[in-house]
Amino acid sequence: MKKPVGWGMSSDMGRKIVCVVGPTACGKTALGILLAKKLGGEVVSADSMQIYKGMTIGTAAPTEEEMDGVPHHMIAVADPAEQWSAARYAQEAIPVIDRILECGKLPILVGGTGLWLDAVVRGHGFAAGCAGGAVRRELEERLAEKGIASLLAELQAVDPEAAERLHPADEKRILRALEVYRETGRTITDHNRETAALPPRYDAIWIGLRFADREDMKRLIDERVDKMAETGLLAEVRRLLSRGLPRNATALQAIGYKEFLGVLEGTATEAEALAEIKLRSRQYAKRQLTWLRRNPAIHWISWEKKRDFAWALQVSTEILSAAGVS
RNA sequence: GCCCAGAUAGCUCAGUUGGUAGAGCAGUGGACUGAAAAUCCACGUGUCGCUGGUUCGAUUCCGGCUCUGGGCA
Repeated sequence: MKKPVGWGMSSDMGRKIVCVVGPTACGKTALGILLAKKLGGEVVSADSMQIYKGMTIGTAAPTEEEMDGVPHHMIAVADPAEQWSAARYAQEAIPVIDRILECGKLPILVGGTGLWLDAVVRGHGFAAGCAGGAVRRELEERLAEKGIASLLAELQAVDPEAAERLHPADEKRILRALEVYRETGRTITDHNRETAALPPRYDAIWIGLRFADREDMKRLIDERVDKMAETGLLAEVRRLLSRGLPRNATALQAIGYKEFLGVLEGTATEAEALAEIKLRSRQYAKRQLTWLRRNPAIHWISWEKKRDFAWALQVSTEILSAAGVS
């Protein structure tokens, strides 16, 4: 039997961190802050959209008031016109976490972007190559002209294992696999195998928040989306655009933003956009759960009907103290 | 009240020249290693509105009824 590797139990037992994870609207932000206050920690966000400046409302990023004096990192640090990748995030977040540890404080990683979380906690590195690079551009052009079959055929020749593993419709990953080969001269299969064998970077204690009943999660998502609209999401989108943010920016792929962009452009009514945002949020939450479910190290806390943070704080404190964090 | 058109999967609809039916969306599950709030994959039995009739056989044809649009009064 294969022992699960890569999500905890680092050989370096001095580098303990806490990860608060879960699908959207399950209370990660609030619990993270409560834990930080109780344990003398600092919050490091692992959220692929809260990273951008000027996107507080639609990403439900904590306000100054909600932070309640707890230091937060990796929120609103990126220009929304830029594209931050998981690799870029890990590169910046790891030194931040290390500094918190050096100060003798507890890093609390809070976020819903599974790949970003894993990029930091597990020891993995990413192979070279990036959006906007020459190789990427060339491959994208070829994809547009000749179609995916052409790229897949080339991948088949250099990295048959990846060609076999990837679904023929998965353009994004086929392209990336080829890019890695072109950029590094090594296959992504080799790279992944090698990097997956590395030990975890931190000794992480995972706490997951979720609703026992999906209907309750849906209700909360709906409420939260309505609240976003009431507190000025439309104005937030307008503000981003007025600062010259291109419509195809990665930041505008965020749920809530892309839909309200349509409202501003007159292709949808606000009511239609809100319904769409609720739907997309629900589907996103489901994908987050799928990602998280395969991590056996997560200690799940399940809400019955509604969120009770005093209780969750109590439960998670017990989990952490059993793991040697107090 | 009369005329016309509908009534089929949770929703929008297609279809069966009579042999009990299938798409999209939703939903569920899964994948994921430099876009990840992105991207990709798998999964489709439902009194074919109700009720009579014709028929070996009706969701399909015919009659009646109910409901929903639209039109005429």
